[in-house]
Amino acid sequence: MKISELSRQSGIPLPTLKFYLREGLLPPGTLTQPNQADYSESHLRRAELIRALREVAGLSIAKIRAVVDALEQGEATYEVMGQAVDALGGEAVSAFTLAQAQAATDIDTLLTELGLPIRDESLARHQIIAAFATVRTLLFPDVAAEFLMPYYLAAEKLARLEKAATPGLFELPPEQALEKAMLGLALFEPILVAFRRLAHERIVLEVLAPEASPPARR
Amino acid sequence: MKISELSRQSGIPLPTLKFYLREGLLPPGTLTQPNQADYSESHLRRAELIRALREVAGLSIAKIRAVVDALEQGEATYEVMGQAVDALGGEAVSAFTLAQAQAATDIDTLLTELGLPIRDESLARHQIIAAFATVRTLLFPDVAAEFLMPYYLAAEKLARLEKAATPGLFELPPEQALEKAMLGLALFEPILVAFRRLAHERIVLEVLAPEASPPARR
DNA sequence: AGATAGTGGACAGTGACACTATCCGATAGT
DNA sequence: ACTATCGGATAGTGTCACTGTCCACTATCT
Repeated sequence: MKISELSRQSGIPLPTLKFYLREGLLPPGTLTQPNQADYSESHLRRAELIRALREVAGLSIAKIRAVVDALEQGEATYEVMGQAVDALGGEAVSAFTLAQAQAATDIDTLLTELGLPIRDESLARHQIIAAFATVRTLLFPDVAAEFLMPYYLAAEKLARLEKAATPGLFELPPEQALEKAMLGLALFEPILVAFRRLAHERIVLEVLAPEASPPARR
Repeated sequence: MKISELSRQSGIPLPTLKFYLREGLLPPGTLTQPNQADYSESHLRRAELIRALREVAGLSIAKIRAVVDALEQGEATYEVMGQAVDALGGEAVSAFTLAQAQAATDIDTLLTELGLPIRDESLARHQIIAAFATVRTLLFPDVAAEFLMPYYLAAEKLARLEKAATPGLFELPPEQALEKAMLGLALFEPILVAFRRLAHERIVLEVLAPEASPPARR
């Protein structure tokens, strides 16, 4: 398949495909002539993966590159997941404030109880620390560390529901299994986030009008 | 308090404060002289709110403006929440693909069962539709609509835990209550997202080494 | 065989975004 | 009096994710 065909099937503009090739998100096609290349089904799948990560999950090009690089090198599953989880994550915090140091202690205690490794470079950990510290300083100084464990467990429940919704994922050939695992990680996130917002809307509704049906919105 | 003092207390660079003033995120101070203005505690709180929404929650200036505008006009709580939930959300989808139309039906059924209004402009709804449709087309064509309700309920569980962690929020003066509700909505999100990623890491660990302790990561 | 559309590759240009920098004439503090 | 700081306005910066244009060459149709 030529690049125009790839563009047609994926719905991605041709100049954008060229851009993805330049950026190394999409592996180059196999050259049949000095200026003719051939693209396969796996290029199409990759292109769709890139598009989904970009448009639906909202990842930056740099993060997508980190994800596909992790996929590419065919490392052990757990390694790739770690890379990828980091790729999806936020920014690293350079210097810890006092509140952040306190939050870090609380988070690391939790991670230890869960049997998860504490990696200094884990972006997920940094993100939690930054956000939890801000919760304490700006929102509610008395939020106890005991809040974290049940909250984590509720999040794990969600992850297990996602896993149950995509059975047989680990029976696929490794390359595709990883691709799909990444997709799942990235695609369910916006659903979860939006559901949580709807839930808050619903809870506010309850507080305001405990037994009324929800009012129509302007 | 003058602007330099506001800058010092909030830790926000002075030119950035000026930028926020220009953009209307921060209300202007009260002029004591044609070129001297006075800023209050509420300006400080607002500045910190802006910073938290920007840095921790990762909102764009435009979305933050939507949030503070909703706060500003002192509307009814539910209205403001709706505005704000939308402000936090993703992008609207213009034309529905076939898969998206199918997803929309499934989502709207769910919303109806929950007693939530179906608003065409709800960004949360759009986001769910786009992501769920992509899950079906790219990840797993057979994901049933029955997945959605338990998944939503798990998300609502999280929202209730958050509410429990910040007791007495609705007893505050309305202005501050709304400010804090927004903060909570925005600040717990990165925590939840990061927890979910950790949970997936943990689940993969289980699958790969059912009874081993987690390996140290490079 | 010739016309025309498409190709890979290089490189410049674009528009949105979130700040920064600089300048101004007017005050504030010492 | 004099220096620092003020508010307000305007211009400039760096990043990001494309998008456009150009080129010499190839594929395909007639």
